[in-house]
Amino acid sequence: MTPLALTISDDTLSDRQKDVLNAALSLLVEGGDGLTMTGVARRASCSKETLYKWFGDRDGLLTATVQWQAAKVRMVAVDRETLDKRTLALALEKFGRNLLSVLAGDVSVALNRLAISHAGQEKRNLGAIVLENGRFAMGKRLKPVLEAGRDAGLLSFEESETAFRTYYGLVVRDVQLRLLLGEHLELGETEIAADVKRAREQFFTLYGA
Amino acid sequence: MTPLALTISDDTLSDRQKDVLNAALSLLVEGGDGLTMTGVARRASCSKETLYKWFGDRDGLLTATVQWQAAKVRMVAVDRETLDKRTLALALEKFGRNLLSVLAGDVSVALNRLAISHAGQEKRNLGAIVLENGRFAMGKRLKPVLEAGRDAGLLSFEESETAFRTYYGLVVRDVQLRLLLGEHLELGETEIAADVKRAREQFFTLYGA
DNA sequence: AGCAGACCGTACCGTACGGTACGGTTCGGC
DNA sequence: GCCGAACCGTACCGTACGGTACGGTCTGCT
Repeated sequence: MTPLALTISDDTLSDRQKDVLNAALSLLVEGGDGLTMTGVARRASCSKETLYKWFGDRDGLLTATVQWQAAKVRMVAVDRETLDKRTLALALEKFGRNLLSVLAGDVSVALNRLAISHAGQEKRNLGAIVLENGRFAMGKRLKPVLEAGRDAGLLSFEESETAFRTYYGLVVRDVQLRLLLGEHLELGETEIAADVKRAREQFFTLYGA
Repeated sequence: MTPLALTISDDTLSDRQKDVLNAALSLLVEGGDGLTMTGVARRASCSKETLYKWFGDRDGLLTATVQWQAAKVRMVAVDRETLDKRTLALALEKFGRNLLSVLAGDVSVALNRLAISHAGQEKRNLGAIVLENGRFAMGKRLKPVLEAGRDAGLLSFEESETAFRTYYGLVVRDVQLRLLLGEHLELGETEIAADVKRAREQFFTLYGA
């Protein structure tokens, strides 16, 4: 078994390997330290030798873990049929609530912390992976909805990228940074729903046709 | 010399100590690793023993460095005399440009990366310091301006906190996260000015009276 | 039964780094 | 000139952790 392919998808991995990556993920969430090769081996009840055979080195394991988690988050498509203002608003709010609840989750915070730490050590790959599967994936997911809204005469903007970034800013604001910096921010269902509703209304004020 | 007081202000430190902290800061900016006690001692041409006498331990040095940098960023007051729509717009844009250029600077990125890394290791203090002197200081700085704008009948909002967070979101959007994750984002004077102008216009659309 | 490969567990190595100890030098006070 | 405090430079210690080696076990194949 060579040290694993360049990209990791669900079926690139054996069940045992998924166990290992889930172990690494759980250790990561429990606190940035603790994620040592010995720790992962113990948690997954496997030998360090196997770890190195499968993942090459520590960075390989980390990369695989991040990709593995990214692969878990599958997008929910939004059908652009029968788009009126109300369904567009619902789609935007659903997207926003999902975005905020993911961002506020333990796993997202831990993963972003790890990737950010590595970005400060000329190991740019983890950050790129997180960006690609986080922020950029979100853009690819929402922009078709925005463009559908424009085609239906409900929204007005030049570039969907700019419109998306505005919506992103209105929804996320300073929340992610504060969470990453360790602030214990209470974000229940109701707060999230209220914040997203406000953001959506503001977005309509700015970009409504 | 006891291991330094709890809070660090400009005159708590001797010039030699400031040299040491600047050395630590430069090492930090040059790459998250490299910031070792030996490295700081060598860069500052001092002995490790002195480092430990002054700052207690590595965390003490890091904390002092972060506080020292925070103390450097002094706020520019905005006079709320003769406030009309144009001067308010100018004040908001000046604030926004400053915010974005600081956030995009090497020092801010490095400091936030450090604090975020530590937040993932139950060392919450660095994150708290960065939050206090970054995000929260910005709020304390801008909210009086917003309230002055409301008093002058130019703006309309319930809570200045919410209004501030909206402006923050409109200005920063995903920029800080992308920088922290290692994306090489070109942010020149002109892009910043244009982004902030757009954000300010959007803010007036949302909160203009 | 015998063999090969995958894997577990553990012991081990090398190194990097936090922290300490100590001799040597500079400098201010007397 | 003498003393002590502060400090530099370097050597040193302990430990944690990445990475390797190796013996033992299980499984599947012939």
